[in-house]
Amino acid sequence: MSNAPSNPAPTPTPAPGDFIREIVAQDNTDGKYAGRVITRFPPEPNGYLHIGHAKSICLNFGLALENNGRCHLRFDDTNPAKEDQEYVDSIMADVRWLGFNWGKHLYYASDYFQQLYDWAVLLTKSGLAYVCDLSADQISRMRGSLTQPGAPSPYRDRPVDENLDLLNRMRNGEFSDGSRTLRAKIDMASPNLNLRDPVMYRIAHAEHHRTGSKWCIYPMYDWAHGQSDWIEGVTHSICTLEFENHRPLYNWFIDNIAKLGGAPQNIPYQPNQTEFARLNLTYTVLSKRKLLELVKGGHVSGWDDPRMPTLSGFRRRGYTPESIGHFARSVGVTKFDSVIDISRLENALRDDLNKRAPRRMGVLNPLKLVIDNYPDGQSEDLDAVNNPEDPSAGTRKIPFSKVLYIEQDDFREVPPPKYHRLTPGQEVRLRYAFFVRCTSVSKDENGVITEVHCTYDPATRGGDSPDGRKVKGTIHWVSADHAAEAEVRLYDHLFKQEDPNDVPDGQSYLTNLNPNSLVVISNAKLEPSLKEAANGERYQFERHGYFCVDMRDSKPGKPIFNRTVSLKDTWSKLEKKK
RNA sequence: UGGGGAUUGGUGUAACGGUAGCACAGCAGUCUCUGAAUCUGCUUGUCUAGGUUCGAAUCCUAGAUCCCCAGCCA
Repeated sequence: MSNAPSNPAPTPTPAPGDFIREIVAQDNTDGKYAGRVITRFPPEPNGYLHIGHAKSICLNFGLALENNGRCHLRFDDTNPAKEDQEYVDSIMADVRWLGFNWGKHLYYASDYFQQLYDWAVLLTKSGLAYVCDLSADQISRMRGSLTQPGAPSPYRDRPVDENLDLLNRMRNGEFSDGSRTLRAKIDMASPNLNLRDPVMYRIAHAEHHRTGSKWCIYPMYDWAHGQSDWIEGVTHSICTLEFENHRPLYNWFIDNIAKLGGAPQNIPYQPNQTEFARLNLTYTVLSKRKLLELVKGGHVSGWDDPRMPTLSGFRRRGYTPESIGHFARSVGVTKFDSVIDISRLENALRDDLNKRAPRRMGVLNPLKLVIDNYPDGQSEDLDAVNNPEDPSAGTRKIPFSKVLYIEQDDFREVPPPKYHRLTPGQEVRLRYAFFVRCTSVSKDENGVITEVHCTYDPATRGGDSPDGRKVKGTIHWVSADHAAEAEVRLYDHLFKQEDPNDVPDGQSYLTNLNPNSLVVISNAKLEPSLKEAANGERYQFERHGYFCVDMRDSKPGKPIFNRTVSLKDTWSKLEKKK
């Protein structure tokens, strides 16, 4: 059985029953959509997916799975200036990695450009839209404020024929970028600013990643989104809180198109939007703008840097898709703008990896341990359990010899209270090997310990004493002659502040970057078998944490290990308290 | 300030007029050939003030606080 990255079959959860699932269940019993449940995940391809998207993906695909419906993957690609095929590809890979399948239901808002245009003509013909010659700046100034109503554009009452002509010429490329817009004629005094004659089309002579140069006017998101759902027959259009204010606009567009007889054929209902709170995590930024800034500014090595909260970052870090899915479902769905403790995510991961990750021994900060009464040049193989949580994982052999490496932290010349590890005169167990007792230490001219000497008890072979003698501590080790040397990358939170955006006035969240978020250990000593570890494989290094073979920088026979997450460490907590 | 949302322990989340429960974190134990995992116990909460009711986290009234909206971004 491989522990490499896998594509899990998502199991429909036993209906946790959040408020959205309640709405869907109610609609089903009411027969509102004749039992149909059609959702969609609608990313803009302008960045990589992050853990917040996972929440939305699990919600939308989960709802479809639980209700025998379907979930569409639709790219809302209405702004060619920011979008790119690279993002389309990564988004599809990430959704698949999470274990979801959109089947044949892959769509693009750009597929609907013609339909959207036809509808714009329809609204214009009936006087519900007009071409406005105001500049962006003028429109902004005339929009009014939160408390002041806006002023009507001088072009608001342009004759229909003129509007139609101008719209046509906009489309034909006769005007320069930004010189004109098509606007909906709604209400410049509306307390909802989204209804103050919103822009439907802007002119942009830009190359679109799918439509090329076919169009030089592009629909605004607000003009495209609701109708895209409608065209696809989406029943439950689920989005985040900030779009709550836009819902009346989506409904205005759809209602008016329907009134004018423009409803899509075979769709006897309209999509209904429900909003929920987006995910926030401690020690993490999840704004696309900021993630892009981290990448472009070189603060991380790329979108898939293992410290990034992107799905590709988590994947490379060693997270399992199951743990992310489980986490995403466990945080619940509400309208409360909450912040989830990152330890919840890490806990979901440990939970999963504890059950499936094979155990290995690895020494990160080596200290030589010499067993004085062990024969020179001799070695022997000892049996070690691969995974105590999973008997079917079997056992393996580990070579033992006179000179070993142990962890520097596992020896103290003067032990603090409650220290259970190696210390002069004390006996500990070398895991799966022998009891050893420390007899002396060697130091260099600076007083730094270079070697620890001990004697072993041959009768304790395997790790148990026939006389029933107990030891307080068990430490891990690697045979010096047999050790595989490897680079190990220790990752910590990217930000040192729980809320990275909590900064003194005028300062950037970047000042909260954690300078120790990556610590590279270049000469870790690992169990020999690890030398052949394959890309993406995950292990528990006993007493350290979970590690995976980096899929980007590892070379065959020369793996690099990423620490995915450390094991809980009550000893270091105890020690820090002192 | 106009509009739209929201408010239950430290952090999240459930309870839909009838015992405030669960998870994570924290604390104290248990167990252990991983100071991990396991197992046990504990601490901590209904934003405020009134009202309705036998009974209110839940209904009503008033207030407080927080989030979102003034892109030709999504």
